[in-house]
Amino acid sequence: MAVAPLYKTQELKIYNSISGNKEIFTPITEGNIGMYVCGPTVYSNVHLGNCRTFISFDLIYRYLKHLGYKVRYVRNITDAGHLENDADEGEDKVSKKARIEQLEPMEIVQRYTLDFHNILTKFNNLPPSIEPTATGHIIEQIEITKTIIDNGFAYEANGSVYFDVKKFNETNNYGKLSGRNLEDMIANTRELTAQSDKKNPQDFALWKKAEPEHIMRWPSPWSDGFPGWHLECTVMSTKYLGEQFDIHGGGMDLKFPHHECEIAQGEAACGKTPVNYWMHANMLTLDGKKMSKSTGNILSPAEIFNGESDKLNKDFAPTVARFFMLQAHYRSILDFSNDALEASEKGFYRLMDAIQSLDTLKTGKTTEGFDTEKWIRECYDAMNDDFNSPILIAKLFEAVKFINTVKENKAIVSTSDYRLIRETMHAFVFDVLGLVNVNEASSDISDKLSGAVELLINLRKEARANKDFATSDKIRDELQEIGIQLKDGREGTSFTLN
RNA sequence: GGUGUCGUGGCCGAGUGGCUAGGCAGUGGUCUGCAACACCAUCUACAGCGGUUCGAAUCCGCUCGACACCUCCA
Repeated sequence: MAVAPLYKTQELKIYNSISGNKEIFTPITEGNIGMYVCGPTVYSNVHLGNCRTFISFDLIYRYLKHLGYKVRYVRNITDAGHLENDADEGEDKVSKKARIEQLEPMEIVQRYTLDFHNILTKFNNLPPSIEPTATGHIIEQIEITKTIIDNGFAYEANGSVYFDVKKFNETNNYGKLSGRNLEDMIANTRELTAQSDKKNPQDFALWKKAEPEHIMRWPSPWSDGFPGWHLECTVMSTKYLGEQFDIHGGGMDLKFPHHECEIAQGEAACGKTPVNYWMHANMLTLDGKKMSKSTGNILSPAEIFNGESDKLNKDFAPTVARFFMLQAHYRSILDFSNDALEASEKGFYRLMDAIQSLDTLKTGKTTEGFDTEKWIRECYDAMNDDFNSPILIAKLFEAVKFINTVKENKAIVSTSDYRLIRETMHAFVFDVLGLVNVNEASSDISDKLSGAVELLINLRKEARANKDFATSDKIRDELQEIGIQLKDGREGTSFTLN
């Protein structure tokens, strides 16, 4: 926060999915931001693709906070209402899993919510300000359904309530986010499956009557049933952020129909459009295809961390996987592969080594070979341009190069520039990108390990002084084997953990 | 079929009408007892074909290819 205002040379621009342009960001209330991101449906373990979306929005959340905004970040847990498909015979996902595993639905919800939190914590995601659940907001969902009916945009049929898309489209624009037009959609839809209660196939459920075997059910004026999937996000976002709020995010695949329906519901209920800036994070692919639960084209975070997958040659630290993802822009498709991850890992350690070098860097009277102010400005310019983390990282590597050059006594940095560089590097690497220095496990064990390695370094130094290179190489090579890399420099030998 | 996105060097991945992206890998050097690390130098590009322009990888058109959404998925 100390650095930001000085170098906030240009305004923050955000790509708004609804306009298709980068727009200068202006919050509704100066200094404050309300941000809602669609969370997971907790019926199975999170996969890496899920994680990418949440890491993308974690970056955004972190940067907005870094700029000094007070951000209220709401991300829901979908624990009811998410159907297998939109047809009338669709089964609730949580409910289905509960039936298959013979557990209470809430046991399923609890298990996978814990897994979700656990994995995101490993990726060093900050928790949202509020994490509401669909089942915790049934009453609000019933209330908003009543309002939408009263406003004439929904109808009851056989105990279920549907949103009347055609009616809505007479006064509003259904399709403005996804760039569709209702007439085309109607023209391109196949015949309704036999006994549907909907007036039009595009209509979506606000409330569904529960079949007798359906275990997740709540009373309502229309039937014992459960809320429609799209409704929970409308309810929870507007409840905690207001009828209009700044940013709504989610995965690209939620754009239609989910977010389109949210706009319709918000406008139908409140008479105004709910969101100013729509942001969509792109997909993570595996072998060029979208990672997806339904097709089984999946790599789990656990597999990354333990390396137990035929897609991987080795295991990777969560922060390395995070760094890999941040090297691509959040709106670009990113293809996952072992080779790409290995390349990122090496770069990541180079970055971390330079940050460690920074702690012991010697400073001089002037700075030569580096324009500190320009560099800082460019870092902010990168992030202000729709959160361009790949460019930011490229800039950080420019500083890495300079730091290493100074370390080799081939360049000079002034004390004041040194402080600025160090502060900026730490701010961006740890606060904004949310990376973790795995070299720097600050525990007792680490202190003891340092002591032991220092001892070996001294023994090796003696051996080298005596030209006993067999011993010195043995020490170096065997430490290397267990992941401790010795580095001979001008000022003596140091080590890093790999 | 409809809608949209994309195709960048060995790999990953930014950018964009004229100026080095960056990382990884390769090659040549400096450093080193030898290495590793680091630094310096250096090599492979913008799918194809047309058009606009003084100039396009960047704009326009066509072709080919890939992907996404239109059914649940972040």
